[in-house]
Amino acid sequence: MEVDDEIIKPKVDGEEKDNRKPLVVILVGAPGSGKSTFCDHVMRVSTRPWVRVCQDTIGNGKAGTKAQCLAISSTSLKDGKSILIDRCNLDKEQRADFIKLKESYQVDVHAVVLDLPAKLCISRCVNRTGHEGNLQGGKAAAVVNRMLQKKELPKLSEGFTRITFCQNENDVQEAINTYGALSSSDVLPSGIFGEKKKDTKVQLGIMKFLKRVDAPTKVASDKTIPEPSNETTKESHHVNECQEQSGTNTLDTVPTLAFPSISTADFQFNIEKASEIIVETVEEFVNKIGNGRLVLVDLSHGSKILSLVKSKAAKKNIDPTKFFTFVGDITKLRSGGGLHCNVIANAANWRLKPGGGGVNAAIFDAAGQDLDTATKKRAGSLAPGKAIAVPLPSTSPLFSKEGVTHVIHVLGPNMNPKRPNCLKDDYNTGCKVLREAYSSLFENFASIVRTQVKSSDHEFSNGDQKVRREDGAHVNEKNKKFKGFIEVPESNNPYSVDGKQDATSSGKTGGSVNKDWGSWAQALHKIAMHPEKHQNGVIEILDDVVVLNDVYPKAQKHLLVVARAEGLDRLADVTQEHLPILRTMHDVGVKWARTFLEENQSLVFRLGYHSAPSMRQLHLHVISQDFDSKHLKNKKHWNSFNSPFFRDSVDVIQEISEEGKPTINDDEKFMSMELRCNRCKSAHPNIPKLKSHITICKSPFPANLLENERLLKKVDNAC
DNA sequence: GTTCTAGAAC
DNA sequence: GTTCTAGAAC
Repeated sequence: MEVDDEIIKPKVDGEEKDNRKPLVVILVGAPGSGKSTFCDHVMRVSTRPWVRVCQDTIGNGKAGTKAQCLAISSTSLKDGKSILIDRCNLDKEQRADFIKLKESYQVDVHAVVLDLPAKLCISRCVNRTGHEGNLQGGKAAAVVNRMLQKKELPKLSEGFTRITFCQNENDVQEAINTYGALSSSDVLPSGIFGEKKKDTKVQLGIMKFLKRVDAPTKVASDKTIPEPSNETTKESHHVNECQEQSGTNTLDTVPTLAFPSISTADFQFNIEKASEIIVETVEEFVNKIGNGRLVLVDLSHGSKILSLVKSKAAKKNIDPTKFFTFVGDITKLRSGGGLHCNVIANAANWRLKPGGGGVNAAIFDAAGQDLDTATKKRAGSLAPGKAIAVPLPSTSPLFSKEGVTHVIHVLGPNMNPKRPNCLKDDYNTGCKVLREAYSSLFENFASIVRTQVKSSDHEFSNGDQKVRREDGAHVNEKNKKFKGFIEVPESNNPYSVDGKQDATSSGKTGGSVNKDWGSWAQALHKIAMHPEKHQNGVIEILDDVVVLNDVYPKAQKHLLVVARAEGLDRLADVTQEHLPILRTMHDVGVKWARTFLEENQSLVFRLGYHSAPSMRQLHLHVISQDFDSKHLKNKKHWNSFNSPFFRDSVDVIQEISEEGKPTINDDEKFMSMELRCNRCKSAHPNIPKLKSHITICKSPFPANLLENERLLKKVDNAC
């Protein structure tokens, strides 16, 4: 909450009573968010007469109906008492009837949103005993999750005069202080309070899960575009907003086009005219790009084009969450500015050639040879006013480092006599061509959004942004990181084939790059090389693979199918030449899964690889989806099998055959993702709670797992 | 990969 | 007080 939360003391001119107007405060929050506590605290300290209207207790101490709540509310307001509506009120419809009290009794209606992390709410519900709502124990998580999925944050347009958002316990305490200090005649300022904090310590996954609408959206829905209050922070409002939306990570599903101002640099197009055209074209397209966003990017903080565009966009009331300006290097938006833009526009030259300086040189430079090659495949030249979208190959650093999937080349009109096709001062043609260029650019982007939407719900079910093709960059990072690992002398490993590993791992000289395994990580490698010497756990020895029971199974059935090829340490080492061995591993895994299914038809199996295994030697996990095991002890155990870190064998094989290498999701963030049930996707505060939930959860598996034979179940009519 | 354990969280 | 997590050591 901000400093402007001050209570306005109305003037008291002898007739103080006239100013006494009751107030309706609608609390909004999941079970466990602290609504009842909020009421208790406010009522304990307040001098204003309050009535708490609690649906959980309204029926003689037992749960009642919404109608009863409304009846008590009316009587209390008639008596001149203010009311606290203590029920979840999570969606607009639930709140509507209480907001109507505004007209009937001429009162102000406020909302206090207890928007605390799901994890915290669940944890409180699970722990409390004897709560009035009787929502305790194991069911709590499921209920809270279900309710939060329906959550719709309140807006002023619903009829509220004031909305206070609380995202953490400090916010809640401040809101308690504010309302607790409210005497009968005090009035609070209207508007929205409690902007989302930049450093709110909420897990990213939870943020995503809460589907939080950003504070500026709320404001924008009722007011005009918020203007930055001081000159030095001109861009910061937008910068922060973007960082939060993208979370400086790849878990960002909002398709975003970053584009430079076309023609205003080297082509010397008039900036005033250009800004007009940008804003008009944006206005035309902003509603045609689905949930996509458009971002005008410029390198310099003092950019005139950005400030002109910004003020014109504000005047036109263009939604600031759909279109905004950003200061930064267009080739480093994610890594340097925390803004993930899956598509960037290039102010290209007519030959679509790299070099030449400016944005064009920077983009071609950052994207590497791949962009040049991909561009040439599409077109040899570009006419002024036209744009062409080029999908960026996964091998491009711009793809792996910045998450850019497409570059759209645009050619604007040229007003510079030193450059080709100069229009001299013909701004009639110039404006037409520039408008055409932006239209073509946005049209191309809209088309990318449409196709990406169609194919995107195949991923991890909570809607995480596809985290594809980070392999190159990450593997390199990893190698750097692990360089400090203690090298294990071959003499310590009685089963190794001396001297061969270094040469075979990647064919490079210089040793240490490949020696990134600790001594404890060699067990599988030893077994793969000499399975006959390790009979413990080994259940099948074939020419290409060894099958063994995992020593620390994380489920009722948990096998490892280990490749026997020397130098094939992990998924990152896999190339097209390994397709046969991967298929063998898969087939052997499936065979064993079917064997177990014969014994126990209730099992469900999943086959896959860890993106970054702890044990050396490529191994396929064949694991039953009950995760019923005393060895499953921590978050990493869970997330290594239940996040994008786990790569399904079928997908790995498909990716290698189609693209030559598999996607590797080895980012640490997958290990710290919140704990979610692998069936119903409900969130749980800790491992014990998750484990007790999964023993009872009977929900079907998420749709993405049911596709493409990612799960193996008992087939009734097997021929 | 696991075990151990300090200390955070409850 | 107990439970749980997370980092270091192996």
